Amino acid sequence: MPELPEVETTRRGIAGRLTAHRIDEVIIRERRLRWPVPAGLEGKLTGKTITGVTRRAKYLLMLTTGGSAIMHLGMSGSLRIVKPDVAVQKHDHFDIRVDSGDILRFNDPRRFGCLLWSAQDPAKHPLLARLGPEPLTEAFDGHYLRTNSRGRKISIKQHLMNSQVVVGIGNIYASESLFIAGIHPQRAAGRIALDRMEMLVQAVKSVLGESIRVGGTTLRDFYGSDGKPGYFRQSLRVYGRDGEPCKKCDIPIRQIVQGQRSTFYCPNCQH
DNA sequence: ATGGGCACCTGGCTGC
DNA sequence: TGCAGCCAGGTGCCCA
Repeated sequence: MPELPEVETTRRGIAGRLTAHRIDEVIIRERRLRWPVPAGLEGKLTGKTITGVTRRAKYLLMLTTGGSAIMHLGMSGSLRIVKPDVAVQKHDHFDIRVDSGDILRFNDPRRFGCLLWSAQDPAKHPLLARLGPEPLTEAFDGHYLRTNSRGRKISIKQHLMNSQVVVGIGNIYASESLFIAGIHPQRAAGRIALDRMEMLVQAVKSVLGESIRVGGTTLRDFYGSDGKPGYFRQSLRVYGRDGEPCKKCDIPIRQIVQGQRSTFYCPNCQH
């Protein structure tokens, strides 16, 4: 489920329940996540006090008085706060219980998520050290994007999804942003003028920002809260709309594959 | 350096 | 109904 807005929404949902609380117990039921949960992680976390929950790209960082846990939701992961009487379900891979009795519980059917440990500054961890700027900061602007796509022949869509260029733009919002900016997803990244790059940057910021504002557009079930992930398809302009009319020009939206991922775009509005 | 492809998994849906 | 086949919101890593 998680694109950046969903990860940020998760962070906001759990941070207040965890910060300033001591970790009383850590239970790992399944260590075989994307990378094995490090042996001894339980002992490193237990007894520490959580000083904050932050985010870098789609990684969630649980900072403690001695080291940090690095978590990622992968494609199908979710984190929620539960009380001890809530029954453990299939794919509930770990629990982190704090002194209020609240439990942070991770569920992830596909196990592409992770739980890692960083004794030092997590920003220096190999997974985080070489990440590009956050999309919602000033560091991500038209000049930046223009400069670092110079000479690049890779498609702008794949460039945008490269975490060394900019983090947090997943498959849905890559298509959505390019549609808003009127840029064809297969255009070479190095062949986009500065003013159009600026439009693209603004599109990324507005689509991500708006999505965070409403609590992660793509997450919530459309009909109600039965806990099942569904899409807020209504709010998506092109993603998942293959064959349906473009909202600007009525020409059918087209679906192609780039880097083994689906891309949706309007052949009339995007150049 | 760059770009392409694979890998890691389960589950839901489609079509025969 | 059963089942094979395909697809899915991520991303690190290996290879040419």
